[in-house]
Amino acid sequence: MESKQITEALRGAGLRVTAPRVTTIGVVAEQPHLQADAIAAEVRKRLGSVSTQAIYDILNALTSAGILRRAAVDGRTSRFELDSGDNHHHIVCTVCGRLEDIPCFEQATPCMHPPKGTGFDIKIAEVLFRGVCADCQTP
Amino acid sequence: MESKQITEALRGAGLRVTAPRVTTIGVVAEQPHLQADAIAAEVRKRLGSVSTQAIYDILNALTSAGILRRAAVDGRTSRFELDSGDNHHHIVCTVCGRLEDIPCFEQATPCMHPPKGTGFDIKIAEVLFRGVCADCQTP
DNA sequence: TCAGTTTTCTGGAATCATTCAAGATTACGG
DNA sequence: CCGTAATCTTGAATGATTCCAGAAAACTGA
Repeated sequence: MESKQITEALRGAGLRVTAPRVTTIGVVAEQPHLQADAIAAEVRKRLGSVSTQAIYDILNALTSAGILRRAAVDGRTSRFELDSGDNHHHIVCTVCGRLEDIPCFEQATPCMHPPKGTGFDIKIAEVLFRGVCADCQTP
Repeated sequence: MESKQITEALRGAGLRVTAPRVTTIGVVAEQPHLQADAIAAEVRKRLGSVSTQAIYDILNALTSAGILRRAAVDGRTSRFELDSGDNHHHIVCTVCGRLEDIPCFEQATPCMHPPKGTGFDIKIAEVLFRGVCADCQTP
């Protein structure tokens, strides 16, 4: 993701363009699925000191602006990735914690077509597979 | 869920039958999707004082025994329900937080069949729909 | 370009769910 | 009914995240 695109994305969302924000988006674009503290570490490596609070503010702002997408995998931390609108899903290794993307195949995602009549106006479906990755399967 | 069934479930899992455990299972059976603190409150209402730690121990023990199922909805708390093995999914209202069950339609648990070739040995699939419930849709 | 306004960032403390640790109790097989 | 291991209690700790108040910086319009 180029700097120009990042700037446009922020402006388009009505957000001010600041170094911490641009850098955060860049980090998430390069390394998806990082947690907040890892993102903070990487942003600081590039910018110098940035407060933890700023990172959380930024992640929350970008997430509600639709620029980032939050993935809750372990129930206590959030992982972030670009919200590219491709509606992909995730698969987590229950042994090592590795997280990978799974593209959203049309056919393989009947769960994206929830039953009618629930009264809910469904916005998104999050699908999370849990299993053991190749590396962790060998004894 | 009757007391007798609860006792059998505990024994079958190799767990000792204690009042806090039996009561916890009863509470979760009657009121699915409660969080730990709400379960603690309800258990205390019925038994008198029970430590918070006991509740967490119990919830963890019952979950890993396959008696309860943990549902992570908001990324920071867990909700609990009986693990009836029916592989149902959940739908959450993004406005009021209401959580409801959705049966795994399509019968054949389609979500359990992720794409091959990932190298992962898939164990389970969690599907979470997010949307706005009927009550929250009206202006 | 510059001042005003509003958003964003800093620094420090607080919160909340959950877990750790050590000792007291209790269930259950023998 | 006893002994032992599992379970519960009490109290403190952890870790991710948020609240707060003030300082700094980014956009707006002149």
